Amino acid sequence: MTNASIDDVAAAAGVHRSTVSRAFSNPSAVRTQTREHVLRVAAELGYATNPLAQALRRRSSTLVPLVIPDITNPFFAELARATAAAAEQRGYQLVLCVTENDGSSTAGYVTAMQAMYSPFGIVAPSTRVDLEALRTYGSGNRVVVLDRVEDDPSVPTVTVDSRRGVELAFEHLALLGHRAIAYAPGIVGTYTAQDRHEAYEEIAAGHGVAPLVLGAPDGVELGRGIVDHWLAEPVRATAIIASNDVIAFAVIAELEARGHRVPDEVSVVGFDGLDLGAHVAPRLTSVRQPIGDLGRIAVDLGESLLDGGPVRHEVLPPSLLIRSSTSGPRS
Amino acid sequence: MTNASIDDVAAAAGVHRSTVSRAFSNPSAVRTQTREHVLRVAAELGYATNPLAQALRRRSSTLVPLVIPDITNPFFAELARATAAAAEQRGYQLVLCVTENDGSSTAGYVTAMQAMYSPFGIVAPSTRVDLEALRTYGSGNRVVVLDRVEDDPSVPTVTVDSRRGVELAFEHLALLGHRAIAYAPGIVGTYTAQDRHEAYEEIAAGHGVAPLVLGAPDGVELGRGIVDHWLAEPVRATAIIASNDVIAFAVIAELEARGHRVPDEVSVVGFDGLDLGAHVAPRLTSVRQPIGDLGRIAVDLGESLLDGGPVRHEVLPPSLLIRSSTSGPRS
DNA sequence: CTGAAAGCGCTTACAG
DNA sequence: CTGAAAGCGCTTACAG
Repeated sequence: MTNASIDDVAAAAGVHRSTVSRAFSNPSAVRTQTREHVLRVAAELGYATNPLAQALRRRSSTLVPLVIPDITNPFFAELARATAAAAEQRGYQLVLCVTENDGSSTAGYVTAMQAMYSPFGIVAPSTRVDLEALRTYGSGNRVVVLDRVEDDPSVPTVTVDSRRGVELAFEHLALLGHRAIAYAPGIVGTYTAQDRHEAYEEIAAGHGVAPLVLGAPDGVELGRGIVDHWLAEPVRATAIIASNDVIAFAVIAELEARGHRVPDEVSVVGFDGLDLGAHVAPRLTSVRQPIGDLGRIAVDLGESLLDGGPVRHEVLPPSLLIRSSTSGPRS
Repeated sequence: MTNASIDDVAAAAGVHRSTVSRAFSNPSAVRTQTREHVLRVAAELGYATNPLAQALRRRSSTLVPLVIPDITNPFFAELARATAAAAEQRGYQLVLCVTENDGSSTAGYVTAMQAMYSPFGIVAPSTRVDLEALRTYGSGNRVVVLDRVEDDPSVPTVTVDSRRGVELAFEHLALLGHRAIAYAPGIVGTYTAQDRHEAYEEIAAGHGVAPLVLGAPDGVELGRGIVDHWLAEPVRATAIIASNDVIAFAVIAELEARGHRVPDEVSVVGFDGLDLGAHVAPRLTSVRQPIGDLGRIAVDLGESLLDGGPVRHEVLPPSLLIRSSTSGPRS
């Protein structure tokens, strides 16, 4: 129960509170001997500076909000972990804000950010609605976005090259001998989702294969909808590229449940490269996003925003994780 | 960019700041007409009360920390989501603190909690080390624990009845005709982990089956270690109860990778009842923990700590989610 | 019902 | 190098 305040320490050490303050926040401004004495007394009293009071007075804190749509999606969970680690290392504390796919609350978080005197915030938008909110409420604020933001080049962004990712998946499948390669989109609305989808269409066309997009009707569980669609097509795809790992899991579960073996009958490749994908059956071949880098660079961009450096738009290269959910087509 | 402070609003409204303060924090203490006027002016200025300053002055905030060991485990992710929702509904903001399985940092969070003037905190311990830290640093603090705490009845707890959960799994398997039912422990160290393990041993004995615990050696990936162990046993179990869903996934992945079909050759039941379990192949039979209730009750317990009510120890009943990873043994 | 004053725990020019 | 003073944005007894 440490209740000691700066004045308690000052009294106990026989100095003025400003000296105590300096001993902690600006050590070089106080004589070594004094500083050590103050620090010792502070330790005895179990004193720790109060970040709230500090933030209030300085009008700036080290609390950086990370806004994500759904902590339950392992991709965002891994992203949160990586970003928290990167932030911590730089002396920031990440505070996780989960919007539950409700774009509107992003605005609330941007407001909260001001109240916390955050130096900057990081948002991984669930939909473009979020981005709208950001522009409206966030102008003048320091925000970095984990996605592309086409209309406003003034906000720094980190993204993974979606096109390249889809290409990696497609070429892997083509090399295996697949010709009928379909795409399973998931939740739409972000630039990222759109990029992957468009990339698929272009790349398929480039390879001379007719694009087949396995959309699921609204309201039906994604895995089931996608597999229904797959079955209904006159020419059945021998491989499916899922727009993310969670969808790939759902598709595989549904496929297997209906007696279609993966990869024997259909190959499936995911997108994200989650650790979890190595621990499901079959182990998921997937386009790996460098999640650690994503988090680290997001923090970097935030810091360079503080320094008034140039606004950067980083695009990271994905790689392919070949595991067991893909094989050559059954001839 | 809302920078208006309480004094700005007071000036613009032609009243004293204390009146503005009351209009927001204690509306009934101010004349209706005055209040409405103040609120209108405040809205025009984009004023919002600053929670930092408020917390500092009141010496109490609505920030409640949830300490969890690993956000990357979907169980904790779902728990975080449920708890955040419950907290929000009660007017608290959950701040997620992830210890990364590093028990020592729990102490740091308890300190942080004081700095935030948190009314109470919720901790889901990764190991008993956490609980130690809690007792040492947290005495006098208001903490509720999402696990059992044997040695200190003064801290309120919510738990799921592990014994009953294992029993549900065991009986389901026994009913299916299994006699050789093994148990796959995962990370150990919490009371929960120990409870499940002990329950298994007792229940197996009670059913007249020799307990078989499939431990994995240190340093080897859990799924692989468990399956190695399973294969090495002279009498091979026809069913495995995993200590949690993530371990069940890993075991199934490893089993299938080595050509052992689930549930044809071995049945596997998980523990947690994650949504994700419904979207993997085969869909996972699992003991369902009422995660929503867990979160809601944790917040309840926190609040009743504030009211000085009696310390409660809630134990919630699990249920069984029968899906496709279990079937009768191959005869 | 409203105002004036003190103070939460800290930082930071300004003197000395 | 250290102290005294003002102030971050708010709340809450205390008067009136």
